[in-house]
Amino acid sequence: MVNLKDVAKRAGVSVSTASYSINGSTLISDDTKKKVLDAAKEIGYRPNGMAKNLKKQKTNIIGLFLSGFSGPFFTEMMEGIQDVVMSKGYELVVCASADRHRLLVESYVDGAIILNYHMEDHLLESLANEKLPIIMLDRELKGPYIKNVLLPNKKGSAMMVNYLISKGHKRIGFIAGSIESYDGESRLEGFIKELNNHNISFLEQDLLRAEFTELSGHYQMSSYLEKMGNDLPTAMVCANDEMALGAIRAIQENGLNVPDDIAIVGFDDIYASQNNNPPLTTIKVPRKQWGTIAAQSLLQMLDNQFDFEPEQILVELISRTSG
Amino acid sequence: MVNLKDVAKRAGVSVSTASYSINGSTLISDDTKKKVLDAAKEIGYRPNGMAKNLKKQKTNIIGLFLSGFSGPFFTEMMEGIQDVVMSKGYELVVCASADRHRLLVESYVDGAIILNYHMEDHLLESLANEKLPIIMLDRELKGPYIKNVLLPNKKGSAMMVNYLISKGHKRIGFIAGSIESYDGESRLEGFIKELNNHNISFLEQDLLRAEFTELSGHYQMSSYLEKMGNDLPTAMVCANDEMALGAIRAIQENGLNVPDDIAIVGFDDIYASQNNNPPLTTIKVPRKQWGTIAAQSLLQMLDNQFDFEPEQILVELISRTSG
DNA sequence: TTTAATATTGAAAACGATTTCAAATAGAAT
DNA sequence: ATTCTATTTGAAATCGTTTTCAATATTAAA
Repeated sequence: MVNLKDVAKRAGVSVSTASYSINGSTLISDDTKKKVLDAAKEIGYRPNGMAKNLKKQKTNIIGLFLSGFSGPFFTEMMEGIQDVVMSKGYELVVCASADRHRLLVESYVDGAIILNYHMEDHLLESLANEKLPIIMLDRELKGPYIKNVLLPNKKGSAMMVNYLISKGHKRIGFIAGSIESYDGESRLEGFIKELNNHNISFLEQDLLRAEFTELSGHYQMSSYLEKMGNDLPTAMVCANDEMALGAIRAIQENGLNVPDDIAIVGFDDIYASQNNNPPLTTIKVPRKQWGTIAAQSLLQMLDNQFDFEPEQILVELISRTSG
Repeated sequence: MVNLKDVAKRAGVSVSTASYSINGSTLISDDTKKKVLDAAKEIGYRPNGMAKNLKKQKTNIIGLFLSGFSGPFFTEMMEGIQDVVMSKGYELVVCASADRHRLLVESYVDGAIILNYHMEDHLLESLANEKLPIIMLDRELKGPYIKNVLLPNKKGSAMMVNYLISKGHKRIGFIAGSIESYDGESRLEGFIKELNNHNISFLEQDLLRAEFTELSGHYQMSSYLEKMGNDLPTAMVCANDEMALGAIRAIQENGLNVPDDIAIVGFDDIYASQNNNPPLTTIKVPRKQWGTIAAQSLLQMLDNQFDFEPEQILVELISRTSG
């Protein structure tokens, strides 16, 4: 491997001069600088990031740590993060893991954005205690180096409940996702709470548990229909769009009509929702903005500003024909 | 920052003993090992990856370098890669960039999978020359440390052409994507070639250029319909499903029927295609398998095996109602 | 010329790990 | 007690940079 020493030797200067030249320091005369740069190009020099980071105690890398890559939901968010991170001279790496991740734990990153329910609170807290700035996207966590950028799930659910009640619905079911999901559970929580605000109590029997996928939504709704016979709610709120789409399919397969027999509404506004038949009424989440705000907040911390609250994310009810 | 020296001091041993203990060497007695591990836990030691990698000249990281995070297409492929990479004790980082990427160039990764038309051939070739194993997903590149894991685009197009001709179509148009895309262009190439094999010559006027998105497909098809009036092909092949979906929407908005007036077929078989109205006839690409084969091939090279050909990827024609 | 000021350069010490090689210790055999 | 072997440990070199500090070369002023 060709290193700085080789470049220096070739250019006939010392290692330090070579380093300065390559990093564009003003200390070095243009002549020597050129000599060094030429030498570097000639022998194909490429700096070693590990050595550089070790010395500088800084990587200029931001990590986005996910629990997995699946789902159409996250790519827009990743784009939002990438835009901001890149514009500030950092690099983004996206990693998935089933628990701790080497890149997070072993000082590969200057800051981290977490959307990974596998990762334990105390790991993240102790990292933050060692001054690693962290943005939490999937739960609330406190700490001097931690900021939360969370979706207004409860507010979204409340909006949806109000909307459905204003349309005359009195018995409303809910298709929840897996219980580990912060977003999913707070959507459920907000839903029940707003129902109660209207003096409607939620029937446990009308709570279905799926796993955020179209398939699981379809499956759970099918068994529910079979189990309940004609004893059905007039509307169901789903914790995300995918499950809503699956539920709609199940209902239609049973010869029932959406929204006439059962209204189905979702959460997220993924791309497929508008083209569905019928188009899905849902809560639109500004995914790219979510990423943008997360990245901005992180970079602000990396700039040694800690006394701020991340910008609020606003959701919007999109009324289509499914509910 | 607490480092190995601190651990050693705390445990009352030398740095080397501490290192051995933590890495589970058999050289160290169980007693001392335990002493060191306890000390490490007590003071919250976390190894420094940069130092480790610098010394070992190895990172155990595989990089996946994309041109961007957008599109529903890649997440499955990423899952395939992740599965294999993780099972072999490596980590995966996913990066997007508009040209070279620091993590690729500055020795952060032991191997790279490239799906990024921004990256220049000669950069990749010179990296490979320095013994960095590379898998190319988006073009053909030769070199001792380079393997190509490419989709059988031409074959897929040919299958589609044959299918359409067998259904009686004689004038078939094509909606291409941006000209930089290897997959897109080879799909077009295979399409034209197979037409010629049937002694049908392709009319330049029936070649539309969009940008792989639903929106661009919709737009290009709309202007095309307006421009051509009644002088239309009876079928159109699209270089991917998104554009096909957009095209269908445009056609329907013009009061025409798919497939009766114009048959539309796609390529990829994305999730939305089966639920479209009408469901889209397309070429199904095994995306996850694509990732799996890529990762396996890369790890094989990292295991110092170079004399092999990556497994072939097979595509399949899915006949639905759109064409 | 000599001196002072400034512009360039180089030697060497970090950064935090791994690993080689030699030394120390313990235990067993004589 | 002495020697030998096997086990366990430690000192120091190394990986490729950056950066401090001191030294040298250059220029301008006296």
